[in-house]
Amino acid sequence: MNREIKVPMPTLERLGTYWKYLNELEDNYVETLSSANIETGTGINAAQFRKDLSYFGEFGRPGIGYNVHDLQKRIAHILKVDKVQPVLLVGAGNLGSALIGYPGLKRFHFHIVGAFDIDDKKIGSKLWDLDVMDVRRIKEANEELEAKIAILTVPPSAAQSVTDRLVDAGIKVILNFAPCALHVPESVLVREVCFIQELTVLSYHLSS
Amino acid sequence: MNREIKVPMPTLERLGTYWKYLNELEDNYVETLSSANIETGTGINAAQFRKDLSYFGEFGRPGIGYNVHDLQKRIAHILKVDKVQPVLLVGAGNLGSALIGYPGLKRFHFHIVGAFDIDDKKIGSKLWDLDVMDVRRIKEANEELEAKIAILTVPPSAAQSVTDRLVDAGIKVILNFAPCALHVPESVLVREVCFIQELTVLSYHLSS
DNA sequence: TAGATTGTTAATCGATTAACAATC
DNA sequence: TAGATTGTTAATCGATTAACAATC
Repeated sequence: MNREIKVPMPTLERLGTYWKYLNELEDNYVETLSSANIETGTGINAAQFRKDLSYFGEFGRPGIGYNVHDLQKRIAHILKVDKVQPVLLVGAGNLGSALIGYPGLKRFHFHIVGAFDIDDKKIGSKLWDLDVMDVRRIKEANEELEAKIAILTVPPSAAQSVTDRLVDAGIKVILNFAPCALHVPESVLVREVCFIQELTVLSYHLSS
Repeated sequence: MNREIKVPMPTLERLGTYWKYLNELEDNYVETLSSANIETGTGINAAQFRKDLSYFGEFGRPGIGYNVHDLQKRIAHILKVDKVQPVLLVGAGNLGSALIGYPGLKRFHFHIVGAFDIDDKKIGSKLWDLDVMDVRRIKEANEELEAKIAILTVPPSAAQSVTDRLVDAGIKVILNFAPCALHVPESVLVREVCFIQELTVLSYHLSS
């Protein structure tokens, strides 16, 4: 393991793919796999897989391969998903509601522990098993919840002011579904999810 | 313009960013911009922007810059979003419902014109202004709707069989929200949206 | 004309893949 | 031992950025 060299972003993204695939194999009682199996199962080049792992140490045995369970656990540890990760969700609209109900999140250790909105009509209501709280109380609430991850599903007009609150409440990384750029301190990381952009790339590839 | 050379995927993704930004500028009555303005507004390097455009021809005037409206129109044309793009949505659950209600889609010319589900309880019901139809009738329905783009928001267990139907119905590109790989003919393009993967990348960056 | 900014070439940078000695 | 497969180095490939002649 070499903590000096920073890990390329594509490697981190593939790590998630490997991890999901390993979980699947574990569910099917597969015990061992080789980098060639990874290539067949995920489409990612075998050498790429070995190179990706090499940023973090040694994981396999020459001539044998990798133990599925051990590898899954070690990748989970690298990605910090070996324990439950508490997540705040801001914006209790349709998309926010859909995300809270999305079963994949819990399965992969992301637990939404607090839901927030600015709309008085929504504050106090239930969203699945969560009480929707007032955005103005994010900081207060997060003193107890101690989440470092937030998901943002508010309209763009509200996004920046909510972001400022999240940063103030100790949130370190944000998954942003609002179609707008967010200003955050250097220490905070934002990833954008943009449906429009995905659709335009697809649309480009239409032949006519 | 050189149609021989294939356009890099990162260029296509950035084209979407430029387009959204140009729409915003147009809304604010900005008439002209330079590649340096693009860098300030989107964070994308000015040389990168010019290089990206160069795959498709000449767009600006040396010493002057680009006309916002013209550039917006020409990029829209390249991305095939200069006219309304009809889109099918399969999976009338929470996420599907949220996407239909998402105002950004219509604003950027993606109109969801048909919603489908396999659940008898949902078929025939209204989702916003759309009637939920039977997945078994996708082909029939699309003879009229003539969509080439589909959004998939079904559980992973149903994803492949629905995909086969979509391909059969003439769909050419699919935005897949189901957490599983889809098998499609070479001529069909799929893009995956995976929340889990986004969250694991973020989670990795948490310091402790 | 002088200043600004393009489109494009060349240089740099980084990521992917192939090859292979080491090892089980 | 012979066969399989790793971890890592070196080669390849492709994308980003800098530089600049052309042009308004």
